[in-house]
Amino acid sequence: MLSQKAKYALKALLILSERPADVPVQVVELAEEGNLPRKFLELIMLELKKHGMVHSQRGKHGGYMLAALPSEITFGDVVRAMDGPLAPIPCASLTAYRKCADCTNEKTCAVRIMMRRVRDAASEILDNTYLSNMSSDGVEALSDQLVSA
Amino acid sequence: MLSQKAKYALKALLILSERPADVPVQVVELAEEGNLPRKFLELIMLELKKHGMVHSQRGKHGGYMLAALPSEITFGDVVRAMDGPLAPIPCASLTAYRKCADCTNEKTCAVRIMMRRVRDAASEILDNTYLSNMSSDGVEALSDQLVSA
DNA sequence: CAATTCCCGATAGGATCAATAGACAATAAG
DNA sequence: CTTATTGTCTATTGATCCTATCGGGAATTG
Repeated sequence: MLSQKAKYALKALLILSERPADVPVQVVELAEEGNLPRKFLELIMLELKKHGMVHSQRGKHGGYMLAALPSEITFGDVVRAMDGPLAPIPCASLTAYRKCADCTNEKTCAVRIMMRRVRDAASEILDNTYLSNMSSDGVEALSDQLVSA
Repeated sequence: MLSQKAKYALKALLILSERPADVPVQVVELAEEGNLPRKFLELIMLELKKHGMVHSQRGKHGGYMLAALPSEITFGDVVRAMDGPLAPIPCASLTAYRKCADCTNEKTCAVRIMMRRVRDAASEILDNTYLSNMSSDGVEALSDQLVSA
């Protein structure tokens, strides 16, 4: 499941992607344009900042700016930052592997093998799509995307 | 995330897949062989029965049996029965679509488009792999599987 | 009838999630 | 320098779900 947090984060970052890179956008503005709960979004932006994905400026005319180009930030980056590993089960995760308590022979565990495949498929999609691929300009070129994917 | 429930269900069903189809297997036996919590597994087997995936027999020498051939039950069936839709977000689900409260224009929502792709990829994997593909016999033929997948 | 085994309801602790409130800190503008 | 603005941070809340267990009831076999 994708959390609300991750969904809101993605929406906010996509909004930022369509703005000039050097003009800070306030949380209130992000919340209104994205139809997102303001206070909750504050937390989220803060967390994105801690992950180095956005910069912030305080005081009047302050706000948030992307810390990298929209063509450098993937959906996978954002989802992992907010929700943790893509793998449906820890024993199938690359970035946060953890053994199942109940597992006896991991090498042949069908569940793990299958969930690893699911993880790989999700990664293939999310780690190869950048914010720039999906901003309103980008979405127009979507039919091309779908063919190549 | 795959719940413990779904994981246990899959493990139990895989055990049943390797037994003669007409001999009931008791919950205790499934729990021991699979290293699963017995009481919890009782609930799970019951739920699997309600979903028509297993039959049960009461009384002495009772237990559970698969309601279909291992070559007829997919991982997707089991995961959906236990955890609900595969889609990471309801608005991207085929089987249990629900609109996001905050969404304004669904057609162009990047989050939805991406999550739909993830859903499709997971479905492609889980709905095309059967219990029989992953029972201990099946796992030997795995390298073939991987090539074709 | 007695033993066995599934069936079922209740429940409990814990974790996580979604969201808000309210005070504090930095910055810009006048 | 003062004031308004806006990000920063901590705490807290309610809700929901997850995992798991307990204990007894109902069916079936021998």
